[in-house]
Amino acid sequence: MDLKAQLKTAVEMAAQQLGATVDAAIQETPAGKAGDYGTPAAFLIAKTIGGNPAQIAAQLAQTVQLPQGIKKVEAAGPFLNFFVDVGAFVRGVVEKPFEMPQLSGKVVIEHTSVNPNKELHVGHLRNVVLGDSMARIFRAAGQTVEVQNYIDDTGRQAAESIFAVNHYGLKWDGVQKYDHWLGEGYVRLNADPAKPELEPGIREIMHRLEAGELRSEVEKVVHAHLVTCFRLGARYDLLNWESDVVGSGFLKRGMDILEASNYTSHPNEGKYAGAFVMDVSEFMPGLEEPQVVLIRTDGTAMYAAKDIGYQFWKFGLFEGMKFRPFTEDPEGHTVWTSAPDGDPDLARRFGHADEVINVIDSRQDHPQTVVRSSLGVAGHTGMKERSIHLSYAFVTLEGQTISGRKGVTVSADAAMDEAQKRALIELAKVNPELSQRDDAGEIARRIGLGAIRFAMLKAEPTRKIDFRWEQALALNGDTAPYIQYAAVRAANILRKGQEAGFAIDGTGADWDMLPDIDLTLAKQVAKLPQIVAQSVRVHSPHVVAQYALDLATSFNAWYNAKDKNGKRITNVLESEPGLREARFALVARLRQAFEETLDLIGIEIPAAM
RNA sequence: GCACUCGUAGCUCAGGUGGAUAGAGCGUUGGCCUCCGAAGCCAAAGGCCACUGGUUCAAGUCCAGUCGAGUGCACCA
Repeated sequence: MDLKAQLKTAVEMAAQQLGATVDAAIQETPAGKAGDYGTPAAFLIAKTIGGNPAQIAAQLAQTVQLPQGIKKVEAAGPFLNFFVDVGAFVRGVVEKPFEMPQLSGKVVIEHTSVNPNKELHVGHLRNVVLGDSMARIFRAAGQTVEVQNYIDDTGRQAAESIFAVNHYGLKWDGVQKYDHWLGEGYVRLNADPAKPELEPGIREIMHRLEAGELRSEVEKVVHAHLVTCFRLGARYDLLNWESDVVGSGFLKRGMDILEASNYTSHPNEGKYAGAFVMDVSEFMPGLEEPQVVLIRTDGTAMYAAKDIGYQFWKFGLFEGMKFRPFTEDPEGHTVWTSAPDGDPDLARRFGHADEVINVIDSRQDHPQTVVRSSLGVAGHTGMKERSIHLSYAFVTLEGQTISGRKGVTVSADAAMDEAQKRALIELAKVNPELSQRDDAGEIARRIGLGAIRFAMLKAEPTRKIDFRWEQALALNGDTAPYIQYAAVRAANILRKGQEAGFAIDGTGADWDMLPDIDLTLAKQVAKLPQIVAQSVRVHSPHVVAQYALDLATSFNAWYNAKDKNGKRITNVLESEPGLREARFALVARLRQAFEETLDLIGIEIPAAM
């Protein structure tokens, strides 16, 4: 049990002795206030048993049993403040492994899901980075994670691109990235004044797509997309193709489940006569029109109906798709795909989620809520609660709506190229010798991609992002390079220590020599597990990104700390024996915290900067 | 019109279940490298936390309303 939990218990027991049962909040004392952790519990106690909060706090200070590692308690007005034993606390942080949340169960995370008809643009980056980071964070919190990528291979967009290739007689030169080449045909078709007359041809392609005849054409685009996503650091377990979802009968099986519900009906009169509709008013209050059409009068399905069947499948309400390996990711792990010629999932390996997270932009809020509500309509309220739409605001480009057709777009590949290029230029500027090293390109890659990923997830998902080069690829300030630099600096200290023959694992440390300033740093390091827990709770990686910044800021402040005469006071190498070893051990732990934290958001630390 | 999201420094954003003087970055001004690397640090300036009312010992945080911005509201996908 961590220190804060122990303090909470201690305070609540002391309150019990005074005759009050309270939920005591333990928080860090504000900077400049006495103590390390405090609680306003006296307010609550005063409320239940009467009396003056300040007096009650004073009483608590007398009676509370101090857990190990706390050396002093005192009342500060109505607040009760605890002082930790610096040496014991830092030693605990250094020696004990992080107590990460131990969640169980399986979460299916769907992200990317880009139309297979043109290259990814910078707006897609946000989706991929959000989903991939969530997957990493949930995995760290102990859950089984399955990342799925939905391939809409029967949609109009895919059809238009393939039609354009045939219609204009376009030939791929084998050099240009395939998805970029295909996208050019799409743009050309949509700029073609004759497009309305080409409609029959496009429809024919759509029918052939639905029949699965053009699968290999679409697979080529998907492979090209994966190149982009792999480069960004994203990894997938399974690609689900819309044609397979449809072909597996998920639509009918979903509708069969909904048929049994009291919330669905086949009206005989009114404007919905002849259709199959679902009343979602219980789950989506305040709607003007609570009836959602699932099956039209002519018997064809609405898109939402397909989505519902697919969501039901993710939760394991039925099975039936077939699977086979599709490709390997850079680490050699197999990425699977649904496929008509695949094998049945006898091991129930895919789907069967306890929680489903769909990373989809906020313009889909309404339809996603309908899908979620359908689980309630089907009577699966638990699944409805654990059906999460990770909704994020769409990305604009220099203030304009991204549109490939209008040419207002920057491809994800170009953005990554530019980011790495800028990183290399900056490297040559600040560290010329380093930029001549063989691994300069790898260093620039980690910095450039880190900068992009961080820019995409440092703010809450509800924030709109306007992609601007200077902002997204900035290398100073609230950025990945700032954090990476701190992590590299920590490694440099450790390297120097080892070169000088000192122990960096705590051997020979005299923990009691540590001053308060080192405690501040150690407290920041110790927060990581709570950060992971919070990130999981709110379903957002921005919590982790912000923490990474805090960690870097704390370390830099500690590193640069000076006394009144301007002399550095935390130089590890020059610290007295005993203190020196304690500090090396703390820096080693900090470095590890950097690695774990950045890994949670898919950012790699360069060997040097 | 209805629903959802948002309104915190000039700009871009943080501010777990309400708690002790509201924090960063960019930009502005002024300092700090005879170095465990300055992609860094310190300091200054900059805030009726959109507005009004309510709940509470305590509200940036919760509730209601107002104003403003964005998004979505087809038997489309």
